[in-house]
Amino acid sequence: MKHVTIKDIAKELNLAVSTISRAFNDKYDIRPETKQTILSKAKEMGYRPNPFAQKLIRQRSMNIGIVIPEFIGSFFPEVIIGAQEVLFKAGYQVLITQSNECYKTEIENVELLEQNMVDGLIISLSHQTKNIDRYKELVSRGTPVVFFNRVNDELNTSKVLFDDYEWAFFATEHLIYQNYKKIFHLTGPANLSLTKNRLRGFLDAHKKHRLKVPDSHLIPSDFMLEDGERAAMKIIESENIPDAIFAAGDLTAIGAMKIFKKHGYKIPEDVAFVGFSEHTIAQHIDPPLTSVAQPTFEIGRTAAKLLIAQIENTGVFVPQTITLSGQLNIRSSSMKLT
Amino acid sequence: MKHVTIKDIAKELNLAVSTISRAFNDKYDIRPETKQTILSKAKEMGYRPNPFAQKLIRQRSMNIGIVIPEFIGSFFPEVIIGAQEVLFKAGYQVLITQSNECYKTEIENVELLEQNMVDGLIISLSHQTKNIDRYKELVSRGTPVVFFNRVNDELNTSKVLFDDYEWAFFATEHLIYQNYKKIFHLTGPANLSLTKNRLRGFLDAHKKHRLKVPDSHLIPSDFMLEDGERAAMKIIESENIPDAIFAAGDLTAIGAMKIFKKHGYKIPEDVAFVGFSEHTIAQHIDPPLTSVAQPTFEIGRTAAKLLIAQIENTGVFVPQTITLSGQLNIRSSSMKLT
DNA sequence: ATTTTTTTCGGAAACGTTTCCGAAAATGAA
DNA sequence: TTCATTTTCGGAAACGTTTCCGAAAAAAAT
Repeated sequence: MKHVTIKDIAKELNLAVSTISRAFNDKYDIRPETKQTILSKAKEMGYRPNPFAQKLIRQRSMNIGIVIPEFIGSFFPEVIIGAQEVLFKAGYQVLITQSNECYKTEIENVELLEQNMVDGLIISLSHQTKNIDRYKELVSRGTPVVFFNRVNDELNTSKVLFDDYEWAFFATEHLIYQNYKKIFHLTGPANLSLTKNRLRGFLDAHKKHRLKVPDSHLIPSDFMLEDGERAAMKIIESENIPDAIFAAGDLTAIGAMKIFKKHGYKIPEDVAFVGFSEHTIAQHIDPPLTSVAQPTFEIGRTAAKLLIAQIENTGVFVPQTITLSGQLNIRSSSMKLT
Repeated sequence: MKHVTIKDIAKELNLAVSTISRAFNDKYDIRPETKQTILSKAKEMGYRPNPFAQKLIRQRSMNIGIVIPEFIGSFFPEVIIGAQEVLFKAGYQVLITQSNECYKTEIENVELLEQNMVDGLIISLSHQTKNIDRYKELVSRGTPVVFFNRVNDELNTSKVLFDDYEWAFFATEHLIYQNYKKIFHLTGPANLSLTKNRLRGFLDAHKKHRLKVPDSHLIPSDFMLEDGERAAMKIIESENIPDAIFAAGDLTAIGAMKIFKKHGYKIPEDVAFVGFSEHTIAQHIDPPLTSVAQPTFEIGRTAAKLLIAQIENTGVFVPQTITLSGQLNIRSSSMKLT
């Protein structure tokens, strides 16, 4: 399929290709009348610049890569929507990759994006990612990178975080104020900073209220629905039943709720639940799940802004960490009926 | 950031750039020893070809665009995963765009992808899309396109469909066999073929069983949860209460269920529900929703194969429509308790 | 009228890669 | 040994666009 080139326009108008180029690129050294003639003819001929020729000569791809761990729920898609909003406005194209919660795929995605000579990357780690050597190398090479949410503290880059600690603290307090006496925490994957922060918030809320947390109240889990199911089974089999559960993720909570219900427990009468990260389905399950909501779109927008700032920085770049806040959406799953 | 080019390798090895290029491209006219030397040196120097120079000279982008209506649920992400599997294997890059269920955004996405000189497009229409002139123009220009699921019959392209008719028929029969007497249908958006097919399946199942469907049993709706909520409110306010509801989408069903429950109706005792398109949350709500499951990953794979076939076709291309089948996942929401 | 300055254009080179074709060297056949 | 064939390499041109710089014409200043 033959595309119209600026050579075709030049020939049609008996002008040099450099004149055509000047018309398109708002140069000072072209007569307004000539420019208008060129723009009209180009439109008439259906001209569209060849992006590859432009990227080649400009030495800049204007591509941004996004690497997310999965995109089946709404969290990551919403972050992407926020990021794209900012990036499109700044003239970037966005190459989206997802890692199926798999480290190997994640590294392949990064490699693919580098092959596309992306100007920068926005990344959230899969829960499998423990080895960050590849990222260290990337950063030391000067590639602009912003991590969000699932980050690793050893990477000296800009980061967009959510105040996991604070909101885990508030969520736990909410349960304590509801007079729940035996609150369990289903944790996230141990390698992520956010798991530690959510756990710390949980523990510190107890400490503030002079409550003790026995080790048996901390159940290692993960973010998927099946992980919540498994944790719930473990609890039920232990016969050490809590009156409330704070889960590190909404899907974890939903999975656990399902199992408790299946075993005859009533929610929240027998076991109350609070989740984290406000999955779209939280309000639609029965009973609706209390959940900490993260500002997904804002996370995306912020990450994009930090990345652009890094790409366009001409001096010494200083990584920045921005921590966003959220809200606790209190619903039936955690309301003590007195 | 300075990238290594083949000129750098040529200089290092005292060879011509055409020799370096021949080494990388498996040409017959290079001595194996020379080739090995070049490949080793390239690796040692961290050489990576410039994709834009390649795309420019090859006159081929190896980019495929995907346009989906939204990506907050799991349906479209799963289709994408299936498509990417096939496309990556064939050496293509995939540019994903989503339209926020908005026609204007959809057209902007198509435009953006054309600017990127995509070799072809995989598209599912937003529910707002009524005017298909832009697509007709695209097709008449010879751009390879495959539509899936949400299609318009006037577009003479390859399509990947799901047998909406058949499965709407079976889903409705399932309700009839459960001895539901007053079955309502919450329809999808009128402009889509699939809405008509699902409706036809619904009607024909009644016809087979010599049951009449009064017009009042057909409630216009759409695919979003809020649409289901609205339809449910309308039904409740009409005081013409069905004993079963077949909804054109899972989210529609879930939204409607929520409202009926809120108004004191029991599911499925008072009103049973069947959804369509197997959203990930279907099995996790209470009660779990009976739903027609589509083979999402397979839809993506099939669409990708059809597109590649069209792109690589050297003769007269004949559009193909492939219709995939599914299954009915029967769960508690539709089981009559006798 | 002459000189200086400004405007506007064209041509050449660049970007990194691929391909084509000719040339030289090596190998095989007469 | 000479002639024919094969192998392997290098140089030039191409892809479509952008930028730089010089030249010519027009406008302004002297």
